[in-house]
Amino acid sequence: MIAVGTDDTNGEAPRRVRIEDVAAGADVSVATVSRALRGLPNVAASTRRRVTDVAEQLGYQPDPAAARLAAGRTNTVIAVVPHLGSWYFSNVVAGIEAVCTEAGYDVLVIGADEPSRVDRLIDERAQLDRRADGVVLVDLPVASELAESLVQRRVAVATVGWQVGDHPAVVLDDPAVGALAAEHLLNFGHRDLGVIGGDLDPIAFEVPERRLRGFREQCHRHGVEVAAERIVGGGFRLDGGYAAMTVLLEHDPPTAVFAMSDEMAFGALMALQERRLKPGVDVSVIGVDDHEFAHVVELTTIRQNVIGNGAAAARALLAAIQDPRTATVDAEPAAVEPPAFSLVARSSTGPVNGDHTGRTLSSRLP
Amino acid sequence: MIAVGTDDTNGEAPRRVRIEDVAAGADVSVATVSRALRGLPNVAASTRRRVTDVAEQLGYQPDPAAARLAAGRTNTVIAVVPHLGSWYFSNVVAGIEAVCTEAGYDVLVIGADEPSRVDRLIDERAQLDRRADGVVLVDLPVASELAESLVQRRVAVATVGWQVGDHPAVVLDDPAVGALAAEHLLNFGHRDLGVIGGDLDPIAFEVPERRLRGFREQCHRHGVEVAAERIVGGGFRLDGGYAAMTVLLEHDPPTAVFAMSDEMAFGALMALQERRLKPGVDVSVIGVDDHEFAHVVELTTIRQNVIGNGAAAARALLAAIQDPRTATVDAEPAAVEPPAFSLVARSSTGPVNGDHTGRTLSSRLP
DNA sequence: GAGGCGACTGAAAGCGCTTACACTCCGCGC
DNA sequence: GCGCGGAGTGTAAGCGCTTTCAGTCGCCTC
Repeated sequence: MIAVGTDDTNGEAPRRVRIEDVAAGADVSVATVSRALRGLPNVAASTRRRVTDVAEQLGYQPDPAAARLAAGRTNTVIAVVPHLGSWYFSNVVAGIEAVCTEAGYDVLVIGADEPSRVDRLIDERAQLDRRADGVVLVDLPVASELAESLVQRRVAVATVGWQVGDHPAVVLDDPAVGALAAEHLLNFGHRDLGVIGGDLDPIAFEVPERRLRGFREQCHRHGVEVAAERIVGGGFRLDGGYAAMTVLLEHDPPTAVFAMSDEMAFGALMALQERRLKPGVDVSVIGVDDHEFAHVVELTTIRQNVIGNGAAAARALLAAIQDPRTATVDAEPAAVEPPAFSLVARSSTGPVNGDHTGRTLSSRLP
Repeated sequence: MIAVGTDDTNGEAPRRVRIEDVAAGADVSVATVSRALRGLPNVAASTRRRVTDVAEQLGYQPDPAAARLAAGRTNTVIAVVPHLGSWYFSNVVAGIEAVCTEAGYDVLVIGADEPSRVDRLIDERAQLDRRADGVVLVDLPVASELAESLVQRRVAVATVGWQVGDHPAVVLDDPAVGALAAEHLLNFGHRDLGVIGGDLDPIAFEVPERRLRGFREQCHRHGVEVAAERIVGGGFRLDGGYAAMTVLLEHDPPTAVFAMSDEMAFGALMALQERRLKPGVDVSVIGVDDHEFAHVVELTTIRQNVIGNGAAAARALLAAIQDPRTATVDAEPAAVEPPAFSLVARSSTGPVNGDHTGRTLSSRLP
């Protein structure tokens, strides 16, 4: 019925194969091809087989743009991260990408280095719903109304690092992380504690508060209080950690410091090094993440599976996309199992008063 | 003439504004709106103004899927990197993303952790031309025929780290980098040199060979030869660097080592640390990149602007997309100015025989 | 003052899919 | 034996743009 365009274009490009060609080849209508190829019901098994065979043989791939326009779904997920180049975020993205690509979704990345990028992306009528079926927001301080507005526009939302509304969220049990760090330092006998945490930075999210809370509560349980002036912002970056530690050392230095991320901890180690202070002896430092280089500098840290976090968020997002319930108002709290974490003790922490129990300085060398 | 759908949908979603609505509002045809909004010629200034005003007021944004389908261009760029989570690649991606997003292009990322991913992406008739207008291949060993086939399908290609065919490429002058590293070590009097380089890894690209060549030639010029057994693969990863240095130290250790990336250098420092060897005293180590943490561990390195490399590649790619010449066969070598690099001397390198010229060990502590 | 040329605009034909709806069978219950 | 429902399929109407082509003017040239 439908003539196959044989060779009206003798030109350069090898004539793209369309659904029509498959339909002609399998001697069915394009509707049937579409249904057969997408696994929809109401297609006879024999027909489906014939169609898939022809499609395979012709190397047919549906045009994504056409499918998007017709179906209104994009098969695309957007990952929004504060800063693409940082270790933590790039690993989260890696996790998201692995899962989504595997599931046949395209992954669009957006670096929100300037906060305006996020606003432009979400707040405006930027037709995000036309670009993606879902968004993963990583450690971004987005008001929950914004997320709500996204969902209303049928864009599923998942977050990493903090919970917004009822949307699937992968969040570490931050108070427990803080408590674990405190416990570790307290066990070593430390009582003069410092904390290097958040802010210092446009990206003000809740993680640092939660970790700080857990840390302080644990200290309190041991009768130890953390002085307010020993809680310094580090912006979750290397230089911020350096600056924070410098401040801490300036006046009445603590004997142990909890840095809320390994990157800040590395900065803190730099500040120690500059003053010829020995990590784990003069000042103990504990981080969070188990960054690849924590091992290099012998940093004690609280490990989490960052790639796994991204992957979990992506899986939850895809589930939400597929499950229409989530797009409606009566979505139930989409619980995602909180990721595991564990203490990795290395030599950057040690007993108070630096009693050199066999440890030598060089064992902490890079 | 065209009735504006007032409220046939009393439903939930706030009725998306289409080009038709703008046309009606500005009292012109949709064709004119399309032309006016995209800055095409042959639109009266007054008309254009009216159209843009109405569009602005209505908050109109063209539907990307529809535009793609109709125009055949996607306004999308794909960044393909071997491994999303690594420092180098994530920074290249950050550079690409910044430029492309700024230019209104979407950025799709693909991690080619498994080589099959690349093949699937490029080799197959995966309709890459339907997904993107251009691709940036970062340090991927793609045969130049593949790139050619992409271009024939009207997908522009740019590369980072190696040149393929005539396509725009951002490549460091690797032989010069190698020579610079050699020069630095030779100046310190080192004659027993080791190299930690590529392979060890599925990703076999040309960079290590080029750096090695420059390194050896420079040595040769000084009458120094690098023994073959002192050239060890490190796969451009931390653990590879560690393993490589371990091998080097096992038997007749060199006094100085050129690691072709900072990440490998960090691994090398770990291996030294394990043996209580002091970087810059017992063994000198020089890296490449000026990784953020090079400063932390006082690693001497050859700095390059990684983000800038990604950005430059993206700019070249966008230029190629816009310039039709590039899509044809007679494209002239698309030269991109090779990125700058410079030596950053820190304490991980020092005079041979470890003559402690004032340097103290602790100055090299993390 | 007629012809011509550009500048501007609009009508309409797609782009390549998805999907509502209509239709044809065929087996079944009564 | 007849009506009925459901499985399987086809027809055709879009999805919301872009772009060709065919005008319509106003102004210049000869």
